[in-house]
Amino acid sequence: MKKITPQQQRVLDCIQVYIKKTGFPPTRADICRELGFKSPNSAETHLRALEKKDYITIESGTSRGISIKNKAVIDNGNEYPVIGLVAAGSPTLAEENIERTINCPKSFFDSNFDYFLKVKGLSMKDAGIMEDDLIAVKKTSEIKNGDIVIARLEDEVTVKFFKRKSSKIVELEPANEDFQNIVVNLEQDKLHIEGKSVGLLRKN
Amino acid sequence: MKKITPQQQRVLDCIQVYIKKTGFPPTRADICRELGFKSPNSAETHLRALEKKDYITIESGTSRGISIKNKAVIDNGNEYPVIGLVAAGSPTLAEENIERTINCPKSFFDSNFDYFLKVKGLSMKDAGIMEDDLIAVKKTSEIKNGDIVIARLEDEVTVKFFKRKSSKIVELEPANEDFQNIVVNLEQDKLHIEGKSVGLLRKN
DNA sequence: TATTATACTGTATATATATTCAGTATTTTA
DNA sequence: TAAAATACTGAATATATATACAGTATAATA
Repeated sequence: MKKITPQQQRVLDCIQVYIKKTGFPPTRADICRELGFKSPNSAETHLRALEKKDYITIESGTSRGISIKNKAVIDNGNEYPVIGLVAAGSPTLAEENIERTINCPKSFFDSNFDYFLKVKGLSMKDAGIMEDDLIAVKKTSEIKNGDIVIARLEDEVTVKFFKRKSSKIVELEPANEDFQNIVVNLEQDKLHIEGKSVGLLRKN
Repeated sequence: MKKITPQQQRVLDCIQVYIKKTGFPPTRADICRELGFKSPNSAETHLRALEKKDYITIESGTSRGISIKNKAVIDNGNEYPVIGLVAAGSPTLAEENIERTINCPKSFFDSNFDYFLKVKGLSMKDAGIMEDDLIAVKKTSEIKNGDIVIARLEDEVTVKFFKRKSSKIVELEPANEDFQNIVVNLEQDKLHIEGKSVGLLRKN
């Protein structure tokens, strides 16, 4: 994180306070009023400097299009991201994968968790996991036999029961007789366990 | 707090999501784009309705000058009771029936709800409702065919699909082939609908 | 039954706002 | 020591945006 000047800090603080107070970001003119500048270009150049140093983003051509970058937003509060289980692609916490967030107490499930995963398909239906259910996922590699895991095989992400058969063989077991067990040879196949289910949420 | 229409709720949600995503409120045109309106006045009138009902404030003459009133947002953090579904006995909110409470935002499920009901048995397993799951119950008598209802027949409380067959006959349909439909003749039997399921919560 | 609220389309416009250009001056960096 | 960054004023402008006005249609309410 690049250093910012005291004056740039004042502008950044001003933006933060303004949003806190009004609910929306300031215009260039608003910043001038708050900090006593006489030209909107004073605000403009400070904003561009803050953008260059990666403290804010400015949406071009958009009124009040300032937003403060806040890398800690997802981790700190009680906002948990909902991530779509796309057929190919990992459920990372990259912003583009976040459908929305859900506000929920940290201690909501018996164990801490990191995000909600939206389920596609019915491969776990006999375990009571239906399409569009939200699984509370805890990122962990401490997996016990019988745990419901979120596993990535190559680029495919699935939710299955975890069954270790031997030191080399793991089976990913669905809860639906229409689906087959997935046998994974750890020496050949690239298996990554994203985490395990610690709870479930359904809206209907 | 005055009631808002489903469409107004959509607009309110849209604003909330937009702010979450971008860091600043939407314009009228943004709302139109998100919700498929073709005239900015569609957004305008909805906004005015939401303002009148005190869900938002609109800063006059100010671009993106929408802010969501705290009441609508911070009015979460409620304690919801968890009630055991005992074979005989009604899931009333009497203190002796409350196992514990769960803290959860008001808008957690798509509809408001009143309490959690802890499920016994597997009569709804094909609907993804398993033993010890917690159903979010909304106390209401507005039941549509196919809704999952919490019904009391004499002193027995069950969770089933609701199917109205005629003006006199209602069927309570399980989601498990090991169980039988319950046919209720409204003229003979005392059927009371406690409410319907608006969501589900599982901890494992 | 009349009235109000809801739910839109469509057009028009004053103005709020971002943004560029032209300067001046000081400080920091290479 | 030259170049770049900082820190402003001041004016101009294209456009993003709120907002009013004129309609149409349906649902809810009194």
